[in-house]
Amino acid sequence: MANVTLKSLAKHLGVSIATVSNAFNRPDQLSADLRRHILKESEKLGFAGPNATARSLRTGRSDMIAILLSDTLEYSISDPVANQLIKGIAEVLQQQGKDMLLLSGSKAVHSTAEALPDGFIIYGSPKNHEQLERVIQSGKPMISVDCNLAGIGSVNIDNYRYAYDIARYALQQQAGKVAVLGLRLLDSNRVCRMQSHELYDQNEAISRRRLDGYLAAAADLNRELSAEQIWHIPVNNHHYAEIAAREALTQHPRPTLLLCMSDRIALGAMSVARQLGLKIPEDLKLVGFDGIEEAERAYPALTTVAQHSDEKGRTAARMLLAGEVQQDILLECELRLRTSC
Amino acid sequence: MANVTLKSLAKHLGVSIATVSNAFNRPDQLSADLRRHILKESEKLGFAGPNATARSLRTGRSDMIAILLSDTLEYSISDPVANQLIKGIAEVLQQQGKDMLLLSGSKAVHSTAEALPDGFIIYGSPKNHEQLERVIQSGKPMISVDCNLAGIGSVNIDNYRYAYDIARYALQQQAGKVAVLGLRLLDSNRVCRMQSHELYDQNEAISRRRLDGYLAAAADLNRELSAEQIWHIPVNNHHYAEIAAREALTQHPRPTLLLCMSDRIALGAMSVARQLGLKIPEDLKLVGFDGIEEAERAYPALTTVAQHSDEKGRTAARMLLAGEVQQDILLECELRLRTSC
DNA sequence: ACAATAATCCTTAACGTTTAAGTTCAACTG
DNA sequence: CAGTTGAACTTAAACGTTAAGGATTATTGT
Repeated sequence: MANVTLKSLAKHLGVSIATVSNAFNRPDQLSADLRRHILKESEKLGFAGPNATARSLRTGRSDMIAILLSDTLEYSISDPVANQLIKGIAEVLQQQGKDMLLLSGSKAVHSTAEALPDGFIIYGSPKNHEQLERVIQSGKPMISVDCNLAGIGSVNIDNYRYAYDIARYALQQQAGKVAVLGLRLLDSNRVCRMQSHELYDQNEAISRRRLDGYLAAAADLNRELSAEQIWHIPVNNHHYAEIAAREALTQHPRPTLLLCMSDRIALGAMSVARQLGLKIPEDLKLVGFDGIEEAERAYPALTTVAQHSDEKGRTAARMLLAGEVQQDILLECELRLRTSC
Repeated sequence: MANVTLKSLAKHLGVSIATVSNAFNRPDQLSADLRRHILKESEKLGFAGPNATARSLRTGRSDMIAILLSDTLEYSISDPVANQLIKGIAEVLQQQGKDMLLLSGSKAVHSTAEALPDGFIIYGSPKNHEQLERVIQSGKPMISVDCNLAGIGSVNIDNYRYAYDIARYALQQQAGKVAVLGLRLLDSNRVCRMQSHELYDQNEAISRRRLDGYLAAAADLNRELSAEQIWHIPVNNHHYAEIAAREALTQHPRPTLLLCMSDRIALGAMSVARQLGLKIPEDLKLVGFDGIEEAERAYPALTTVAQHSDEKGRTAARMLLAGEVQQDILLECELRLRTSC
């Protein structure tokens, strides 16, 4: 059975193409009787409605919103923070009858997926700069989340402030040696420690802000926090977190406080601590960042900063759909004081 | 700056539209010199390549594959099993230069997202039957995962067999009362117990197969497993799991073995057990199903069936792209015997 | 020198819609 | 009854591509 189109339908029904089109899109343009007839007949022929691609070409709309993810799709989808964000976005889009398209960095150049969406939400700091450039060039409405791009509205949290707050709290709870398990502070894709001169590099990445918060808190409380006690972890997963934690926790003297830049890292560190026979919080205290679900259920429960990623997603999606694409929004976070510190 | 198209470019360069098109798609159709010139000039004008929608209309391809999810997007993305599946699919698609589209059940009728994809992977048992019907009607290639649809190739695991195996193992480890924490066994959206007559309803849902495996193992070992010890949990998350676990574990006498139909349920139950002061595995043994990452890291580590969801995804994606859409594949699973039982 | 071949670029007809601008004709107005 | 209105359809021009086949030159073999 050949593909049925508006044209074939029109011929079959003895009316014009426009009328069939109107039967689907503008009920006021034809008599109710004819419309009923057309719809019934097209259903009978298994016509699922006007071809969406052609419509999109003609109208310039697709009712799709894309999320441009800075990491690979596999990673983003399993990272709890990105996951929550996507979830928040999905809620709003679904409610508004929009479809969602997930785009990850490494994409073909002239892809449909990149061209089609009516708008973009940019998450993190996309590494594929050409793609980002292309998307920005498109002139379509967009909102960035967890990054700052000139001229593009954004949704963010104050990473410096909350890192400062939780570090200060933690440092007041626990004397002794402090180590930082940091996320993507350097370019290396292996776990390593920072060099002291790197402490003075300033850049705008989220991790760097958090680190600055830690450093400021330590300075304010006259606690030592040197570069060699700051670990760089290349990927936010348990594997790398455990490598770094093992290095940090097998030093002499052993750190008694671990400032972790993500909850996943903190949970990985907890697992290592357990293997080393350390009691939390007696022998070792630690704090995380993000406020993922697992942190609450962990044993002992993890003290952390709850950043409401789903709310970030909802906010971004709402702004995009409402066309408020110039604002810069800063969402509130909350300290979650639990047993780990 | 007006939208730049092949046409405007052609006029600007003094060549035909076809030649510009060929510069992008068929290098052999024009001299290398001219091609270089065209590409350079189009870059200068900020032309991101031929409009993907138009191309898609013309060629009938979009290089996109859609995953039709049976649950809402928010849920699917945070459920570890669905998440792993998506991850596996994403890997293969990315490698093959395809884009991925996530479709969840409740969608507008004539959406671009539904019409555009070159193929579909259907996950679970979609509730939106009209949509499923529409997709099947489209005649595009498709593969189903974790469900069986007449005439459509599929990727599955043998739920009955592995449920039997793990239940048998568990029952041999532990004497005493047994309870089942089951997932979506009934239609109710509240936690409840099964009625004995419902034990004889046969249907093809995954959960039902697993339950049948449990029942068969119990019968083979002459252990009692009555309907009133089988809980129905409506959603695979900790919240509902904890409600059911609390009910089950506050009975007199208390069950000493919990057969859980998912790892999430098992982990929720572990959390309740801890709150009740029960020691695992001394006072209570439990097993899960799925083999999610958390299960391995849990304390104590969870005995479970590892179904390799990512491999399921990869397999389905590969079959789809290779056009092998008639086969029914059954993937192997593995028992992971750990400390929880 | 002449046809045959190859290289390079162009013409043209789709692909399946939407929508502004007609056309037709019956019904209403004063 | 001429004139106006409005409902119900139709016409035709886009939207931005791709791909088959044609046209124009330059290159080659004999």
